[in-house]
Amino acid sequence: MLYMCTLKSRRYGEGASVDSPTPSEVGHVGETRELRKQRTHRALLDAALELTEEQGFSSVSLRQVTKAAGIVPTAFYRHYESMDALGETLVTESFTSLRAMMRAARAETDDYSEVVHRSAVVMVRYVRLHRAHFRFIIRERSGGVRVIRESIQEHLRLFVTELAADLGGFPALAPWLESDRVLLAEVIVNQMVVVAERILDLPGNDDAAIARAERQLRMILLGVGTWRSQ
Amino acid sequence: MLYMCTLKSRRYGEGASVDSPTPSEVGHVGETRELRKQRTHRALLDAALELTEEQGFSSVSLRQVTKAAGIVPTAFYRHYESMDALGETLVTESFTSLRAMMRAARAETDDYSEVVHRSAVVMVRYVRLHRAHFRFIIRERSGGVRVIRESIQEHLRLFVTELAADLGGFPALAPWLESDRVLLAEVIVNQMVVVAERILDLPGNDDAAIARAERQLRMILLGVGTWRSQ
DNA sequence: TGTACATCAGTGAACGCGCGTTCACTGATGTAC
DNA sequence: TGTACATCAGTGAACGCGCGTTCACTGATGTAC
Repeated sequence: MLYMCTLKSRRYGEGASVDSPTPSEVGHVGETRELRKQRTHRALLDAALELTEEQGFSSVSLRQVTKAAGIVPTAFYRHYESMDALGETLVTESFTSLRAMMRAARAETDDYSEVVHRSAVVMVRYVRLHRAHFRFIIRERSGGVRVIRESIQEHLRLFVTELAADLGGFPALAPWLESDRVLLAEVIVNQMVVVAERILDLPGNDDAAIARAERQLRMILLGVGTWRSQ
Repeated sequence: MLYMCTLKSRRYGEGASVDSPTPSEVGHVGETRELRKQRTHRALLDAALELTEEQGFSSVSLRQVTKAAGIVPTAFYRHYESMDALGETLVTESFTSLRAMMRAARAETDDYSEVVHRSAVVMVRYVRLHRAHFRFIIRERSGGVRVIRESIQEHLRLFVTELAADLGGFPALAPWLESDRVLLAEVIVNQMVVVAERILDLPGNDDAAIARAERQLRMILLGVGTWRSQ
């Protein structure tokens, strides 16, 4: 069996297998069926994320993904009904990363001073940690096929609502109209997305990225003290 | 000859020819060769823009474009070397629309008061006027294939630089560091892109779009008076 | 514990299809005389 | 002005290729007895 696997890996496992071994490349004698399935599942998602680096998800083919994941094209259907279904999973998964970031940022913002600096630091850290997820959201938010695009936009809208609620906790923003907090949250989220994109484009150089993100967020927020919801 | 053209239009001219007739559909006896070529050229660009509505430019095929433009696939090469070359033209053309918008906005901003309102009005007008161009920039700015993506990002950077120079003309911003004006210009351009996207997504309802765009821009700019470049 | 059968992730051949690109061509427009 | 030739936008057949999807299969893992 091991012999077969080695043979297989020559033909199908050449793609995305530099960092992490693909399913067929690992000796997994005695491993449960469930575990192996989960690993292939993971390999498919990772392969799709990696292939989305170069161009949009909609022009990544099922065959490319399975090749990079180390399985035969037809085995794809053991895991997903279609590439659209896989894309939907990537959206969900990517927003899990984004929410984790938001939770981390929130955990540090009891103290109002320095909140901007800390948020920027958290952001840079999380974008680096989940590069592929953030890149996927950034890319497909406007560029993708309709179903994925709309799914991301809806997740982002939800995210804006949550942030708006959070903003209500700050003294300066508490007296605002709820609708104005939502508008501000939109500006912030939108700015975050662009900052995330810049972080991905310029690898390394965290300090510069943090400084810029911070300064721009500060510019946006400076007006907050002056704003009066009419 | 007219007979031949009619035949042709049955087979190739079914695609994007609802609004504007495609080359082969028009009786153009006695028309100059140059004029006819220009029209096909235009038809190719329009077809590509229209097809980019549904999904990314990178998954629009040469054959789809030529079919929608009303010519045979192989005739494509009389106009462009490749789809990449056509994409490059679309970038240039789209930014011509964007610059026209900026010029129009600038022409109206001698008076500092109301500058925000007027900018918002101009923006909504131009986005509606050049729907396809703005949609192309929005879609491909992060979602497209590398060469187009980078081309758009570069155009946007240039655009930011110009806006930053413009901002220097406002009394409140004149004493700022140049680098801070660039940061602010980035925030504004980025916000503009998102507003443009929203305008495209919600057809009609101009007043609501203008009001939102205006209010958000006002939030961003309120801080301007307080900011001191250190 | 050992055996017989069920499950099911992954295989590989095969399919029809749309793709980009080549090539020799057609025939209306353009030009030189 | 009329004729003969050049140009060149558009044609259509043909190609090899990668695509998504079907199907019957294999053989290790899981389970019932």
